[in-house]
Amino acid sequence: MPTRPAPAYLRIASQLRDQIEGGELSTGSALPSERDLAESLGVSRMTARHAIMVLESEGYVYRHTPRGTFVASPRLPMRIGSFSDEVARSGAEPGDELLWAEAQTPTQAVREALALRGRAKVHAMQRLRTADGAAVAIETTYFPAALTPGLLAEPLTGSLWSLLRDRYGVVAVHASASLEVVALDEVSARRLAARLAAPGILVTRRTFDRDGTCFEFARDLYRADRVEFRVDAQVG
Amino acid sequence: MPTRPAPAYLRIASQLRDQIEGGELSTGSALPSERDLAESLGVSRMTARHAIMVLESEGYVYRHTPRGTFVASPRLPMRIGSFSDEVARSGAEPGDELLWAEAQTPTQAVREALALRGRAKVHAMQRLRTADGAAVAIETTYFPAALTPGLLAEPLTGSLWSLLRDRYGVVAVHASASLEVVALDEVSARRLAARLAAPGILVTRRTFDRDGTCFEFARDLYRADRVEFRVDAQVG
DNA sequence: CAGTGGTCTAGACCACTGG
DNA sequence: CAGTGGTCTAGACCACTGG
Repeated sequence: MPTRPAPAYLRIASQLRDQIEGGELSTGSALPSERDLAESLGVSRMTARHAIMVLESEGYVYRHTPRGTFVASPRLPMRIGSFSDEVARSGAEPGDELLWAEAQTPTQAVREALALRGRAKVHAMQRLRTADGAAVAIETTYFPAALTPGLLAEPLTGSLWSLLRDRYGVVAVHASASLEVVALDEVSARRLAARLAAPGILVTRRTFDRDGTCFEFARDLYRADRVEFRVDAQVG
Repeated sequence: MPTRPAPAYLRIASQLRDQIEGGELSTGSALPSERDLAESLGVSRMTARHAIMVLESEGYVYRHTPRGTFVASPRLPMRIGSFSDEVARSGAEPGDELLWAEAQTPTQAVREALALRGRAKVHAMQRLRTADGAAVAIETTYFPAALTPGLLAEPLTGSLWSLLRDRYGVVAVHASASLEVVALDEVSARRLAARLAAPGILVTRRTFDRDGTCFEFARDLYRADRVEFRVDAQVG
């Protein structure tokens, strides 16, 4: 039973993948442009482009429009926990950039997650999280305002769990999370320097204090090609 | 600051997404063909196709080549645990199809995961896991042969954990897993009835007995558009 | 201003499915 | 055998970046 030959775009993707894994194309180096690749292989630009899009979806390369396409770094192993700690554990330098921070009237989803009652407010903030300067995730976090007076006046950089522990005596001991793969929308893709509709991992999570109180609700949107998640679970 | 209009393929994707979320296009119903969509909207087929590929990567629709494109079901909420139990918890019917089962000399990765010594063999098997008849995951599982004599002669259907408990007294109490997003290769994509290079979630996991012995190593490859994962973690 | 990727056109041929 | 999605061509114009 003769198998049909693989389509051209997959053969080209395999060639490039081998060159990346073999070290001929090293981290950060530029791939040939779509036009050059097409010409040198005798295919149309759309076919060369298709091959590169496969590698992009696999996380091997990333676009830096309109400068070119470059070989990506290997993935960061992450656990559900402190972003700063997890990145540092991999030997990379964690970083963050505050996008916004404000007091809000919570939406229904946030109210329920934090078990808020009456007219309780929340302190909300969004940060871009980086590793060695590269965008990894957009983190949107909500804390009960009653539990965190004056939080918005603090420097919201680094580990928020450390800040909450030192400032308010709130200690994170347990987290509950949901992970799903989504396509990045226009705004998120731009912030993460990713391609529109590239795969992202949306982590929706709640963090609990020693006494079982949920003190944090967060939605973290990761570039799927930059991380892998490690989890432990009691089963049976 | 006037913003540029969104590209045509994104506007078309949004239109279709709204129709799906609004119920005008219900689960299982067919989308217009790429050619029909292109003609009715006055764009080229490649542009209509691009829009549908966005929805496919978001999990809203799936292809059933060459029959057409159809509206997908909502995602299954999964935890690290028994596939059968998790699917049943959602009210769907779990199913499986045995792809192969055999005794093997373990690879280095399997040997290390199961902490095997000397010339210890493993019982290996691969199953397609389904929910209401739809392919959800390909599960490749390894058990120490010494722990599971005669396993390959058993009917390898349903929950393997139940089988191991009843037959060998091995009880799953803890699991450790890694989740990463990958692109589906040709074989996996075909088995999962997914598009080549569509996003998959590779779950690499180890399961432990009451006494802390690792008795199972598995690689589960999920269609990313069919599931979401829920996890709990001790942190700090 | 040269070169990049992003988008788009208007075609073509293919394998495969179901009626 | 009609119709589908899968692949591919050979072009085009665009916004944007860096030198």
